[in-house]
Amino acid sequence: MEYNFKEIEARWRRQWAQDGTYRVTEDASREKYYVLNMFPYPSGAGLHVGHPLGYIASDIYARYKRLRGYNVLNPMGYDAYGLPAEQYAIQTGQHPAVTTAENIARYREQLDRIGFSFDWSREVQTCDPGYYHWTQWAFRRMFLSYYCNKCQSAQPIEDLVRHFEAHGTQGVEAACSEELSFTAAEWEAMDEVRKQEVLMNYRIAYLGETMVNWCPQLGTVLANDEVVDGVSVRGGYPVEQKRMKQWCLRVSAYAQRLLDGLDGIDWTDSLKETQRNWIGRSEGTEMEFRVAGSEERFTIFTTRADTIFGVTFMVLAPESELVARLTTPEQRAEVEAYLAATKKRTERERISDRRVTGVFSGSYAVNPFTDEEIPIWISDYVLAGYGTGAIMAVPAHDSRDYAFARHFDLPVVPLIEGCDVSEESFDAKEGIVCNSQSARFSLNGLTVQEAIAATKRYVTEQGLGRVKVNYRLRDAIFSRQRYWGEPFPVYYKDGMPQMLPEECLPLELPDVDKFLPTETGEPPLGNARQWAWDTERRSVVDKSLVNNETVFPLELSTMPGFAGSSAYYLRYMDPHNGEALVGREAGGYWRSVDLYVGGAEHATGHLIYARFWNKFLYDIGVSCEEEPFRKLVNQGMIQGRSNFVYRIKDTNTFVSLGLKDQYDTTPIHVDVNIVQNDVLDVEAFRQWRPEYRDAEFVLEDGKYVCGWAVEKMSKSMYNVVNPDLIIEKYGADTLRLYEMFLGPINQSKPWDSNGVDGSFRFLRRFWNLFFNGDEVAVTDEAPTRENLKTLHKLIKKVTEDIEVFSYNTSVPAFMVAATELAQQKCRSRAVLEPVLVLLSPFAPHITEELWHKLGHTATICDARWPEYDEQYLKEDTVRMAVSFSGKTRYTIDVSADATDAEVQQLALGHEAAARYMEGKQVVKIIVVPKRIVNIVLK
RNA sequence: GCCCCGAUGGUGGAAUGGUAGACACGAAGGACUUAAAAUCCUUUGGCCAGAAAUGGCCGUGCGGGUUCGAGUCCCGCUCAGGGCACCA
Repeated sequence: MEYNFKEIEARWRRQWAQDGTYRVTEDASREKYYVLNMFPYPSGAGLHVGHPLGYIASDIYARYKRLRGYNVLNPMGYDAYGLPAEQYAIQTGQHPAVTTAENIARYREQLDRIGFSFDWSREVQTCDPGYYHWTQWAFRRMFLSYYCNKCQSAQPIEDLVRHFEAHGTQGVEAACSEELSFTAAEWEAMDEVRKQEVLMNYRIAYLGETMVNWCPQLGTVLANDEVVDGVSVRGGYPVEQKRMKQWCLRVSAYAQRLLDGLDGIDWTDSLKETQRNWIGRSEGTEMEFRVAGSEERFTIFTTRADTIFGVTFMVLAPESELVARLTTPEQRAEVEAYLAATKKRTERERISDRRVTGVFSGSYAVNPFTDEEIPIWISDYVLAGYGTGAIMAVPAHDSRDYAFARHFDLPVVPLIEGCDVSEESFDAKEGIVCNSQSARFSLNGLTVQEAIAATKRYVTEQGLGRVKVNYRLRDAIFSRQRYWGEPFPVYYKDGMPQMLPEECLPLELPDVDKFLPTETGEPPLGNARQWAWDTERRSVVDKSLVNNETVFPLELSTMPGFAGSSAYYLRYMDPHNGEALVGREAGGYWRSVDLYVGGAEHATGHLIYARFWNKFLYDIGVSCEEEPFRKLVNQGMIQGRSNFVYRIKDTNTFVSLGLKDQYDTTPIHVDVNIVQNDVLDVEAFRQWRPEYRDAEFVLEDGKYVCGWAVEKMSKSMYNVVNPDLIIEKYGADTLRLYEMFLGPINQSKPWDSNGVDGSFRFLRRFWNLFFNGDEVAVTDEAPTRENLKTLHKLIKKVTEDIEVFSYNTSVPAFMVAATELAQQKCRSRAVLEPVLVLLSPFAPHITEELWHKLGHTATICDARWPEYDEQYLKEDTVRMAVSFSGKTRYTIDVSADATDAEVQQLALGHEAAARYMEGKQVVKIIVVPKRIVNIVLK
């Protein structure tokens, strides 16, 4: 019988949808398993073959777990807010909601064709008010919370207010933007606006004036992870530093917990490492320096407190407020000129052009260990946002300080015995300290590590400073001056932001006709004339107000892309709940994601924000687990495999790959869809573009052979492969199998359509195992031992592979087994049925069809995963090496069930042979584990 | 500069410390066919010997080491990929 994949796949697609086969509900009697894919942003281009890779891998795992008896949650949805839809709207005037809906419909169609076991009844879209209700809700709660460093958790802001009322800042240990100090009486004396300003310093979601990445072309600010090499990730537009008032999330408060949490989760080392780098914990010392001849003092941060005796100058960041305080009148003009010059340089210029620049402030600091006076400089190599914005410079042991010292001819004092600093600094934290002695304190003779510890102790004891941990992780900037995103649930009263009451949520995104930011720099939401501020909502707010006529302005920015993707995994657990983000029961059952599959490019974006967001929700009792994603698998990128034709210069003649070196040619990208096995379809090429209509070809062996290269899959390189075409030609099961077969799931690898036939041929061979002509030829006859051996080998291999996601080696195992069973002419139901179940996660349509042909009425997804039996897996013999005098001399085959004693007996029998070969006497025979006979001669 | 990961045929890639190269692609040869496509079969790491069956030697980026035995473990290089980067 013919393997008619089109008919089979269409039938089962319909049937599964009709029966709701993949719907799941909470079921306390069964163990849960939560499989999640990073949900896609539905772009206009549709899916290419790279997108489903991770989905197929997770679908296989989900189906496997289900066959193992787990209650599996495997949802899907769309990350629907974002810049591309909006950029498209600006260009074409099409409303982003319209294009997004169109794109989603197309994605859904493509996804449906691949045969995923998604429970679509739980679909979420981040742009749906029913969904972003809870994004706004979480933001609101962050605004109403502060982070308590003592209990390491988010707490209600009212608790902090009560503390201020009773004790002022005395005893407050809260994460904040800047350290404040006031008494209870001072707090009471503040007016309402001032109090709000103070609280803003502590809120987890706060309005802060900070240096931001401003992208003029996109008309919005961007988060650090959205900027690479000084340009925007989306679009590649230049980004500059600008001081702006923006909504921020106090992610930095969670830095230590984000770091600690990594130890308990099953992610790849490289991804954890990336997050550790991004969090950038560094343990060091804060030291206070006096300014000579003045009352001024300032604090620096260093990880090399041991180098205090080598400090030859101090440096302040240009943006530091210390600059104004420490600049002497004589130096004022020069310093101001320098500040003006640095301000003009963009981030990008600073990165690409690392000139040493700086200016002397005129002041001197006093070294607290030696009382020596050292000049204070200002330079842009010191960052305002890290540490205290001021450093002590030790040119002998820091390459940046070294470069600065050499440029401005400042002294270099080496502190490590035997180090040479004539050409470069000695940065390594190793060696024996020297030159480090004053009347009060000495580090000479210690190792660097000992010296760091000793200095820390001394600094703390003498009150010169304190041990301090710094993090590189910055607070996330949370406003975007764009239209297509979640509105903030915020209105302004007396210039201070207020949260809308909970019952006013969701605050819906209004319709506007212009998506561009307005000329005055106002966000596009300014274009919405009577935005959502309906009477019903206003009346809730107004109750507490004297004047009911007041119309409060609403926040006009929208939230960034990561807002909607930060808690979607929780919403899937209970997507239709109108009362809560996730209900107690559903949340308590599904708890957290057991397996998360997605790209590693989200390491410093989504995966940090989602962990932060979840930890906050955990603190306020919404999420049941502190870490949202227990295990994470990164699927590698699928790269494109581009094809080239070679045009002879200044002609319309194209020469085949093998002959191109005889001519002067230019390689030109050619659409991979008109090339098969690197052979060009010349007619299709002539049709492809008008300028090639009259193309001539120089062939080899009657064929035009194209060159190839692995590149990013992109439209401009004509190497995009659409899964629809593969499905059309071979079916979804072949696509699934081939994508898994392509290589290890976590590795980047090029897509190569050439091999798809191989997977298709396997499925057809597999199909034929079940038929004799048009008759189903499966019998109840007892399987032979050989059949069972093939079966159990397969069960073991596939089970183990699935557990570690080595699907690429499972596929060959199926191919080998199918070949063996065909050779054995196996027709036994007892063998073929388990094989069907094993294959069903990989190729759900064909196996479902055969399962029903074998007389089952229930779906194959409800079958049971077979267990293997060791007795069929034993090899008959084991090869043993007989070695003596340090060399393996020969091997013997021993029955596999021989005991170690029997093996030893056998080994004794080799004594004579050994003696003969060596002409010496055997003194010892050792049987080592692994069944190696080791005869030692003397 | 720092951190992480990797290097195996013409290609993608297999190998709990135990017969390296599974499986697939590609290639070559053959069968079927008027022909083509499709399908099926055989060969396919290199070198050497042999008429053949077959046998021998060399082979997992480079150099050492551990081990009876190393693609796998350890040390040192080389190269490629990814992350972070004036973070004091």
